[in-house]
Amino acid sequence: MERPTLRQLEYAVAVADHRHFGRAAEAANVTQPGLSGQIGQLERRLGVRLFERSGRQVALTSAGAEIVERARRLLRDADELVVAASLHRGTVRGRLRVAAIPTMAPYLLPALTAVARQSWPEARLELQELQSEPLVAAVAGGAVDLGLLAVPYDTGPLHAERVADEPFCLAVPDDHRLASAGPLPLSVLTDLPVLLLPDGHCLRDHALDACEIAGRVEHSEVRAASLSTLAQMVVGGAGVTLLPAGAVAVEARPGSGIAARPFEPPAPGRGIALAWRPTDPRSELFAALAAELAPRVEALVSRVG
Amino acid sequence: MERPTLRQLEYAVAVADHRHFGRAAEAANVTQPGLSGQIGQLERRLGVRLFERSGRQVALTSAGAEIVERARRLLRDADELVVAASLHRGTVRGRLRVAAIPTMAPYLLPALTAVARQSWPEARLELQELQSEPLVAAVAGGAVDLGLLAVPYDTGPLHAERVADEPFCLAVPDDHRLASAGPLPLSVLTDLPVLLLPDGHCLRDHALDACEIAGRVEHSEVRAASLSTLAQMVVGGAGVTLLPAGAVAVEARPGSGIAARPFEPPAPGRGIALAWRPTDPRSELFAALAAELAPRVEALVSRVG
DNA sequence: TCCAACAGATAAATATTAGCTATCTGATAA
DNA sequence: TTATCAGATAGCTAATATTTATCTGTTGGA
Repeated sequence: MERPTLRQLEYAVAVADHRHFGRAAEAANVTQPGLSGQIGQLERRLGVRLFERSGRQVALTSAGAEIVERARRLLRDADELVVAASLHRGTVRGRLRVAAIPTMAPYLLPALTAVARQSWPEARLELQELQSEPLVAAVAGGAVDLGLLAVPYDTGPLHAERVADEPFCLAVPDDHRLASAGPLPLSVLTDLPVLLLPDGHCLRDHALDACEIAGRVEHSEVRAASLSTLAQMVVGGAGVTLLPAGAVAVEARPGSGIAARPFEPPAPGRGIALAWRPTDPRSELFAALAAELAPRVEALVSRVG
Repeated sequence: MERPTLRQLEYAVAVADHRHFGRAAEAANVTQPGLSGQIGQLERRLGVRLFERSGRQVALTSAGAEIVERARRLLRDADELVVAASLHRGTVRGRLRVAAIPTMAPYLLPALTAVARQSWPEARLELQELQSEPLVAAVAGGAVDLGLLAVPYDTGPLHAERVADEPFCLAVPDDHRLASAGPLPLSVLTDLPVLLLPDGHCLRDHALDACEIAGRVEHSEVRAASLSTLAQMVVGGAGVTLLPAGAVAVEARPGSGIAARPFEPPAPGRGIALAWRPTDPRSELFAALAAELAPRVEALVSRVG
């Protein structure tokens, strides 16, 4: 036996309410024949006459009374289901402004956008690169919704959700004596010319931390605007540098002229975090995004060595 | 916001059960793309992802868990509705409003309720007494489903099924000269004081017909509200009256002080009929009830003399 | 690392079903 | 009677579900 459709039950309830097919149809936004047809089919499916049509009057049969009552409950429950779903719904729709620091954007944003697009197909992502300080300011100020940045970093009032740990690798030219060495002790930095990004990049600070731990205070600063440029300088023999693991797959890809070697534990590194305003009503959804993002980023940054 | 269809919910439940679109589709008797499409549309309508498809595994999201649970209930209730309807098929269930005219109610309703209870154990009978005119109006207007009344009577648009013929008897005091006479000619009425029910009772009209045939035009009207009261007045010597055969067993029972004598053929009388709206979908069931009722009523009204 | 298989998504075509317009029938009231 | 109202029916169109064929992405094993 076929089940009736919710549409048919809806029409039956409308007829019961109006005791009039025409007005019921109007209320249900269909034409009278359309409604009559569905009612007829419903009665045929159930094998019971629900309404007694006697010329000018429409009356419920006793079967109709029971069925309509059940139909009301069914429709009410169906509507409740829709509401329940809407409460689960990450209603991230329309513009979603995302910023990432330059040393992450090219390598990690694709993963973020992939996850966001899947979770929130109705969202329209707008991406940009910002260094940590302006990024935090932009998110805090409401110019950007989501920030992807490196921690530790003072995010002020923002909530920062750590997504993954990203170790640094030593990037050396292909033909360097360390190019095929095993995991390196941090102390190798002591007598290597370490190239750094200019001021403003947090990666510079994190790298400096590592160098200082290694007992080194001198370094070469380059006006390289990006990791990519920095990598080119390493290829050119200007020195070595520290590459975050996420960048390795791209910058030290086969044929790039770069070899990336991991450090021995405890390896230097940074945390990858997603940051947003804690007052943003979509906080829970963003947290869910971070959770969904974690394994994919983890996969990206652990595929090293 | 559109409501999901029961079909879609059914598919969602199948996927939740099988954790596998292909097998769920097979179980639901559709192809996998058909099911996938409906699930996709459901998720789009609800704005929530119900299942997490990750390569080889299908998992419920937390929204999915709640929605599927609600869907199960909805489907169960829908099936219950279908069963409820099927129980109404071929039987009468729920409220069944029955009315009988006052001169039949006490004597014939017991037989009717007995038959109805046996044929339709799920029916909840509601009984009332109405004189012919309001009874016909009530049935026609849908306030009452079945009417028990005397014919000939204009039942308007109603269908009236004759159940039995009920002769009238002459009710006299125990000690009356006719108390033990054989079948009487109608002409005995000519010089007897005939007591009648007040206006509105059809029995009054039928009795008057008989009297007129007997050539009598005078009569005494009493403000007796019922046959029972009328019988008491006969006992008290106020006159005689015509009792329908069905009432005899009760009103002229041994020790009542009343003797009921049959008339010679052609005896005066009335027809007993069951009436209902021809548009009532239970018409055939009502007709079956009438057929079943006939022999039992026949037995009641022929046990005279 | 490549391949085979598996699983779900997508595309295009088809079948089904709902809905619309126009019209009919049957009942009621003037 | 006739006019009017109410629901049913017929024929057509539009929307939607379903199917077959194919694609894409994942995963486990040689």
